[in-house]
Order: sequence, then structure tokens, then C-alpha cells
Amino acid sequence: MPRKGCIHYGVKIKLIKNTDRYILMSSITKKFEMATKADRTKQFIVEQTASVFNVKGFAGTSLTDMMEVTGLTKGSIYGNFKNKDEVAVAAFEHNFQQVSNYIRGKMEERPSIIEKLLVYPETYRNFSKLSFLSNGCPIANTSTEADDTHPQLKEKANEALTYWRNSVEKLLKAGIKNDEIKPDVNVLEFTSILTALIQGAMLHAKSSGKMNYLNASMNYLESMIRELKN
Amino acid sequence: MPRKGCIHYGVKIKLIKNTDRYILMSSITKKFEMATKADRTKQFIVEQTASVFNVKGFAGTSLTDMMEVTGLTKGSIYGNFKNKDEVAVAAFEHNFQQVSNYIRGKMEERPSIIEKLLVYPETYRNFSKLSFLSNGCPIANTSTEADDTHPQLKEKANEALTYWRNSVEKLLKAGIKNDEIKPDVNVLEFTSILTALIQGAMLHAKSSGKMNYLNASMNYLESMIRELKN
Amino acid sequence: MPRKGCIHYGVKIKLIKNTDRYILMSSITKKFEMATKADRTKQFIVEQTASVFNVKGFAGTSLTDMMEVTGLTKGSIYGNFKNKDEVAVAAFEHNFQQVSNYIRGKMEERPSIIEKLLVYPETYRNFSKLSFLSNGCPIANTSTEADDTHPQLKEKANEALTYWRNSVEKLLKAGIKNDEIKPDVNVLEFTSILTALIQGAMLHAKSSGKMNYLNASMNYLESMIRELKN
Amino acid sequence: MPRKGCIHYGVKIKLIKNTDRYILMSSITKKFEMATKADRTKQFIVEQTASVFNVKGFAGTSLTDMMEVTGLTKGSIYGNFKNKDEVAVAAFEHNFQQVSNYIRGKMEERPSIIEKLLVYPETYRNFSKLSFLSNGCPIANTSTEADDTHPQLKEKANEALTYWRNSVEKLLKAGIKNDEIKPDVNVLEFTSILTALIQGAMLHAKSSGKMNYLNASMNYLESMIRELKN
DNA sequence: AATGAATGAGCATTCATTCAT
DNA sequence: GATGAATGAATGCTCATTCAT
Repeated sequence: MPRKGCIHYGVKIKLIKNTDRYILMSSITKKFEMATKADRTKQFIVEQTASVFNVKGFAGTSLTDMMEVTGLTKGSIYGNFKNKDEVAVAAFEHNFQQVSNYIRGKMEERPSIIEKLLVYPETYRNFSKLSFLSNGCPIANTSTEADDTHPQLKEKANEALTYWRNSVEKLLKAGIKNDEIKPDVNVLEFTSILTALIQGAMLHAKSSGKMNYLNASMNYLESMIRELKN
Repeated sequence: MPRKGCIHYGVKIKLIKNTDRYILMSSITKKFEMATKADRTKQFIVEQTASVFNVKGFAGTSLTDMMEVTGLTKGSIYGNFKNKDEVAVAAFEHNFQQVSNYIRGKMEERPSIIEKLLVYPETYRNFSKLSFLSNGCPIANTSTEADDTHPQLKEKANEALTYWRNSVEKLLKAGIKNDEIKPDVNVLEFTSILTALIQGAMLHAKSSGKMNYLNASMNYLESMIRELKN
Repeated sequence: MPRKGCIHYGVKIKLIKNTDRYILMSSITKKFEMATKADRTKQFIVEQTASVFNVKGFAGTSLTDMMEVTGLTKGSIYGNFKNKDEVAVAAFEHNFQQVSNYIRGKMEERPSIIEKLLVYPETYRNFSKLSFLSNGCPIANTSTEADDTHPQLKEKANEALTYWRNSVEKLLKAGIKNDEIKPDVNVLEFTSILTALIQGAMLHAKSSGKMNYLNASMNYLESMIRELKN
Repeated sequence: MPRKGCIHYGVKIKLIKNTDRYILMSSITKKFEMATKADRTKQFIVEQTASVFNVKGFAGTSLTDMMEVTGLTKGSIYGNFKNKDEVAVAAFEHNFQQVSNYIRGKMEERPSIIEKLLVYPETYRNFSKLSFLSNGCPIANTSTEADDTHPQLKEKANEALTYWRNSVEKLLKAGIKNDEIKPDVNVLEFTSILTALIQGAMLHAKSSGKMNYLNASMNYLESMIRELKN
């Protein structure tokens, strides 16, 4: 019989307090068997806490929140992570990977650079339907809070932003190289605008609860992208 | 003899615990004498805590932080505000007013609508030199944190954003009316782009610590504004 | 024009916060003009706080409660009393005097000792209609709380109880002397039973919210009193 | 090695601040091994705080008092109880059970109903020697304070009073049924008098610090009980 | 005599973290 | 590897009291 509280064959069994929910391990663990049980538990904690950190922020998320959302005990969380910071960093990385995996996947299906770039406005237009974006852009959420108060998270957010910028720049340069994109495009400027516009527009949508401002910005971004064409 | 801890002739006298700083009352109290001492103290608390709330956020700012930065005791803060929430809301309003007063002031000097609109990119380009913007846009900082966790602050941030949008829209419509601006400009779209671009670009600057991305976006915004010309 | 917050010609004028009530000085001040304004304010504070102390107890009554119920400021209360203890003691004395004045008044109308003694069960039967008893017997309320925690109040409660006992004993002895009451009545025992029965029965009534237990005890007490007859 | 602050083999080991007392777990834990450590600690907290709550009341008992009397930290108390209210309710229940267990035990030794009823005056006569009564009747103490200020405790006190009344009524009815007690006894009245007399007399004893008034009332109660005899 | 701003110790409660089991 | 009891510093907030005005 499985011991209560364990993660058993990919299935969480422990019931905490009055919560009689059985929580299924996320699909990721099914895809490839993880080496050790510890690795699986770590992954489970990260997946479950990721959205809480994205919504409530680092300071606003307590260990009690983390216990509730994972169904695990404090001891168990501390057995797998050094402290709350380490979980928060892992959760941020998970959140960011969810976004970038989704976008990379969509881009792989597209034949041209411009089509690939159009994945950005299309994705953020539908952010509310995507669980990993519905609470806002993890980079924006993390970097506004972590500024000064949490240098390690701030650095992670900055790395993510740099990664994003580099991805866009690579696409632009590749497009220029294969004559798909006008040669005189200002790569730095275009990248700055694309990323800034998306983050600013997401903020407006989250703040106002309305989609029209975000849609207006995404319309503009789409026409900007199409005008890159050589 | 002034009682220790009082704000006397515009100068804080009390030293709390290990903090041997003498804090000058902000300029506002010198400009015009306020009705009551309580009003002055309230104003003083708001001014001193405003930047802490902007940097650390609501959850990250403790009453101890507020004591340290004001040099006042807990009791004194609670004598002037109902609770931490009330201070945070007042501090946000102060932060936002600082920004909008600055921008309104700059705009008043400008003769044309387009010149007035150019105040935005100029201001945010120099955000690091402006104390009320150096820690980032208060709207962005507040709305990313307060989402879900603090409905009242979220609402305040949304109101501020709406106010900003309305200001921009009014300028555009006035410009269209007096033939300074092209009649076919999409007001909603332009407003969305201007505000989103600024907030997104500010976020990048704060996150990376570099100015080039912000400057690139502001360059683009400036040319967009100039192209509004009829 | 009367200064706000003063007690002027026996009428409270100050309005605190949202309480737009004008509070009339109690009848006592009208009966005989008090020497000084201070005396009148002291009396006013005592009268207004007396029932709060009787309901919430000493520890449960805060200065904020006292401010609300009097409409006065803290400074004003402290200008008239050394501290909260002093108000509490005065309030207890006031409460007790209200009860004993009422009972003395009723007794004066009665011709015989036995009729006088019957005032007790009659009074406590109707405790809920008498403002100074509706929150319970002040002696019981004070002595249960003040035990150990507040020696001065405990002593006051004990003095009040002794005064009550003495009153009953005097009546019994006078009745024995003038042959109205049987000579062999055990005065100590009868006094103990009368006072204990009343306090115990009051407690039951307050606790249960029902009158039948109190009435049953008062029925019994009445028949006990009538059987005293020689 | 036992961790400091733990309750180990029934013995509290941790010393808090200036309190160098070693506190023995109460006899109850020795009698039967409790399921979990948490249950034992909860029981320990209840036992240690019960008399403090009975003496100082709910409002008068602080968490610092509770820490001192248990030797535990705040965190530990809050690990075992949701809040102060929950401890107070448990402590009241404990206090009441101590009294009713004692009385039930004494009654079991007695052959007749009248002998059983005599347990009441005998017990309360000796209240000062019984630790759970020496600070006064828990029902009286709780119900006078909790009135209005603490509805849950008030309800508990009322339940306890009802339980007591029912116990007395059952005895009387059983006595009437088996012809030991006069059939025309007014059960409601007798029960009311017995309980009210005891609570009132206890109050006098606690207030005056003298036993003669209590003894006089108990003498009377004893003769009342004996006169029930058929 | 009364005000009201300020005090700072104290309040109940929650926090991230530890560690014997 | 996981548990859960315990820690104690820190949290937001209220308290009775003081005193310059």
C-alpha cells in the first residue's frame, strides 16, 4: 500500500487537511521517467507552485500557500529545496520555459521568418486562454517585484528577457540574411519595440481587464512585422 | 521646547533606535502652511513611504520599513492612518501625482500638441534622474503586484492608467480638431501603443540596467509622434 | 458660542467622528448644580462609561470605548481621572449606587419590614427592565473579573457586598426587635441565602437568556421572606 | 537526545526566559498513552492554561501568560490551536469536566439519591482545597465575562449550566420514581435554588475571602436536601 | 480645561526554517 | 525521503498613557 503523502507512480496521494483532492502529476513526468523519486517530487513542487508565485509574487506567496497547492508538508518541501528562494527561482524558470516552449513549438510549424514572428502577437492576444500566461507575463511580474528586494530573481528575470531578445534578434538577422527581411531594418530597435509593446500591452490588459487595448497594440505589431518583408 | 518625535518647524527631530538621521520635511510643507499638524504628518508619512512602496511593493514593505523611513513610531503612523493599506493607497496616489504633475508642468511650456506629446518620451528617457520615476513606473509596479492580492490598489492603478490614457486621447483629439494632427489617426491604437511602449520599455531598462533598449523604443515613439503631423 | 467638545449647561455638544448624537447630561446634574465644571465632567464620564464597564468588564473596556460613549477625547478623560482604574472604580460605585438608590427608594414606600424585604425579589425579577441591572449585577460582574487581576476593584466589590449584607441584616434585626419577625431567625444564614440566591439566579438568567429559573428562585425567596413573619 | 522545548517522556524540559521551572506533565498523560505527540501537547496546553483563564478571564489572559505557564513558545501554541479562542474554549471545557468528573466520582460511592445530592454542598464547602474550584466556579467566571464580548464562550458556559441542571433534575426524578423523594417536590424550583445558591455562595466566598457565608448557605442547602426525603 | 499628536510596550498571529523521529 | 512538532523573529495593529499646545 502506498504511504500517504508520497508521490506514487506519478500520482499524488496525500490529502491535506480538508482537501480531498487527488492531484495528478503533470504530463511532463509521464513523458520521460525521471531518474529518482526526489527529482520527480522537485518537479512536482515546481509545477504546482509556479502559478502561485506568478500571481502572488515572491513576498506574497507563503509556505502555507505552497503546502496547500502541492498537498505536501513543509518538511517535504524543505527536503527537496534549500529554501523558499530556491523554489521561487525554479518556479520562475518553469514559468518562462512554459512560455518559450509554447512559442518555439508554434514557430516550428511556420515556414517563414515573418510567419514565425507573427507567433508573438498571436500568442499574447490569446494569453488568457494559456494557463502559463493567464496571470500575466512571468518576466514582467517577477522583474517588477524582485527589483532590489530579491537580486537572484531579478537576475533570472533579466536572463529571460535577454534570451527573448536574442531569439527575436536571431530571427531578424536570419531573415535579413536570406533576403526575406529588408536589409536596413534596425534590429535593436525592432526587438526593443516588439518586447516592450507586448509587455506593456499585457500589463494594460491585466490592469483594465479589457482586451481592446491589447488587441490594438497587437494589431499594430502585426502590421509592423508584415512590413519587415523585403 | 519641541517634544521629541514631533515634526517641528518642518524638521523631524526624533531619532529612532539606531537611525541617527535627521530628516527634512519635504518642500511641500514649506510652500504653504497646512491646516493642522495631523495633515502635515500625514503628508510627511506619504512622502517618505512613497518610494519604499514603489520599490518593495505592498507585501514587501513592512511597518518597520515605514518607521525607519519616517523616523516615526508605529503608534504615530496608526494615529494618522487607519492601517497599512490606507498608507499604501495614499503613497500610490502621491507617486502617480508626482509623475503627472511633472508631465503636466512640462506640457504647459510647449506651444503645440505634438510638442506636448513629445514630453512623454523625453520624460521616460530621463527616468533615472527623476526621483519619482527612478524606481520604475508606479502604475506598472503597483498593478503587477496588486493583481488578485490587493483589489483596492489594483483599482487605483487601473484608475491611474485610465487617467493617463484619457490625457493622451484628449491631446490627440484636440490636435485633430485644430488640424495639427492627421484626421485619420487611430486614437485608441495610438494611445495604446504610446502607453504600452513606455511601460514595457521602462521595465526593460529597470530589468537590464541598460538604457539602450529604452532609448531605442523612445526614438521610435518620437518618430511616431512626429509623423502624426498633418 | 460654546466651544466644541465642552459640556455646556449640562449638555454635551461635541460630536465625535460619525456619531451625530447630542447627549444630555443625566438627571443627577439637574437636581443639584455641581460646584465646578470639572465635577460635572467627571460625573458625566462616570455615568456614560458605567454600563460599558458593567457589560465588557475592566479588561474588555478600552479607552476608545470610553471615548465613543462619552464623546470626549482621551486627553479630557485623563484630565479628569488619573487613569483607567480610577474611572472603573468610580463607574462601579455609580453602578452600585444606582441599584441601592432604587431599592432604598422602593423600600421607603413600604410600611413593614417584610414588605421592604420583598423589594429584593421584586426588583431582580424585573432586572431586564432596569437599565442599571439589565447587564447583570455589578457586584457579580466586577468581583468575578477583578479576582486577583485588579485588587482595588475587588475590594470595592467586596465593600458593596458587605454593604448589602449589612442592609439586609439591619432590616432583619429591626424586624426581630419590633416583633414583626420570628425571634429565632438565623440572621447570618438568611442574609447569606438571600444575597447568594439573587446573585446566582441573576447569573442563570443572564447565561440562559430565560426567565423561568430566576422566577422559580424568586418565588422561593418570596415565600421564605413571608415565613419570617412572627 | 530530546530536542529542547519538546515534551519528552511526560516531562517539559525547555526553560523559557527567566522561568527556571521544570513542569511535570499532568497525571492524565501517564494514565494512558495518547495517540500522537500533538494530542499530548494540546492536552498539556489546555491543562496548564485552564486555571489562568479561570482566574484572569479571556480578555485578561495574554499569549505571554500562556507561554509562561506552559513553557512553550507562541509558535508551538499556534501549531496546536487555531487561535486564542480555541484554547480558551478547550480550557473551559477542561475546567468544567474536572468539576463534573469529581462530582460524578463522589456520587458513585453514595448509595441513595439524597446522599448523592449532598455531594454538592460538601464539594463546594471545600472548594478552596480543590484546585479546579479554588479560583471560583468556571461557569460563573466564564459566563459573567463572556456576556456579549465572547459569544462562543458564553454558549459553552450556558451548555455547562444546562448540563448541571439536567443532572440535578434527573437525580430528583429518579428519587421521586423510587419513592425516596417526596412526590410533590417542585423539580424546576429545587434545581434552580440548588444551582443558584451554590454559585451565589461561591461568589461571596471568593469576594469576601471568608467561609462563613458560604458555609451558612451550604448548611441551609443540606437541610433542604434532607427534607426531600419521603 | 481640553485637545490631539505622539509614544512604545504590548497584543494576537504568521512567517520561513529546523530537525528528531 | 518524508513527517510534523517546535522555533523565535517578524508581522500588522491596539493599548493606556503623556504632554506641548
